[in-house]
Amino acid sequence: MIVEIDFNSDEAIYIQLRNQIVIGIATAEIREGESLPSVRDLAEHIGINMHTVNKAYSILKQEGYLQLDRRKGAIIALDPEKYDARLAMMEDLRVILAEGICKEISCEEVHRIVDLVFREFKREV
Amino acid sequence: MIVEIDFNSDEAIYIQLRNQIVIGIATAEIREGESLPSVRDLAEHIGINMHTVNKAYSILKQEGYLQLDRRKGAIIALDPEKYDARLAMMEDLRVILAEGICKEISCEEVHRIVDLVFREFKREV
DNA sequence: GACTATGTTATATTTTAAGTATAACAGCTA
DNA sequence: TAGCTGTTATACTTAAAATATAACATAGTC
Repeated sequence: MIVEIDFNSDEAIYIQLRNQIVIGIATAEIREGESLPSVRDLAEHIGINMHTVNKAYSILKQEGYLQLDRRKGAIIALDPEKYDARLAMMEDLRVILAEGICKEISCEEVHRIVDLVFREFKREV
Repeated sequence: MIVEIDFNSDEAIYIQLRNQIVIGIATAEIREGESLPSVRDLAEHIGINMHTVNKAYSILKQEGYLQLDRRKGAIIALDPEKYDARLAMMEDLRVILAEGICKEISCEEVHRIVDLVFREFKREV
C-alpha cells in the first residue's frame, strides 16, 4: 500500500494518513489480519515524526479499524460495532449534499457518483 | 436562520459558519437575492470577532455562494459554474464511503441515507 | 455637509493545534 | 542481552486560528 502525503495540503498529516489507511482497508489493499508498518518505520519512510504516525494509528484504533499490540505492531482488526456509523455518515453527508444542492447536483447524480466510487473501491474483491 | 457555533468543536469557527450557511441555502432557509447580516452584526450576535465572519463570507464568495457589495452587504447569489462541483463531491465522498465500507454499510444503505438527507433539505421548497 | 453603514485591508497580538525532537518505559522475540 | 514493538512524557518550534484596533473607500440617509 502506497502512502502519499501532500505537505501543502490544508489537511493535517495525521488526518491524511488516517484517511488513506481507511481507503486502503475499504479497497482491500490491506486486509483484516494484515499488519501496518511500525510507527517508526512508516515515519521514517514518509519522512515525518514518529508521533504523527502514532496519532493516526491511535485514532484508527479508537475508531475500530486497528488493534495495536505492543509486541506485534498494528494489525487491521475491524470492529463495525464501535459506534453508530450510519449516524456518523449522515452527519458527514449533510454538508456535502448541501453543497451539491447549491451547485444544482440532483439526487440522481449523487446516486450515480456513489455507485461510481463503490465500484472503484470494490473492483478487486 | 439560526447559527449555532460549537466552541468545543475541532472544526474552525469560520468553517462551521461557512457550512451552516451552505446548508441554510440548500434548505432554502435563505434564498437567492436575500442578504446575510453584516459581518459586524453577525460577529456581535455570535460573540466572535469580525474577521472570523469576514473569512467565512470571503470563502463563500470565492466558492460562488455570495456576492459581497461594499454598500449593500452580503447577498446570496449562486454561481453553479464556479468550479467542477461533481469532481469535488466525488473527492469528498471517497473518504466517507471508504469509512462506510469498513463499517459494513452497503451501497444500498448509502443510497437510502442520501435520499433521507435530500428529503430533509428539500422539504419546504 | 455630516453621519452612518457596508465590505475591505493592514498590522499586531494571543491562543491553540500540529509537528518535531529526545528520551525513557514495558513487554515480547530471537 | 539485544532488538523490536506500542506507549508515555516533556519541551520546543511552527503554523493556523482567532482576537483586537484601526483605518480606508464607497454608498445611502438625514
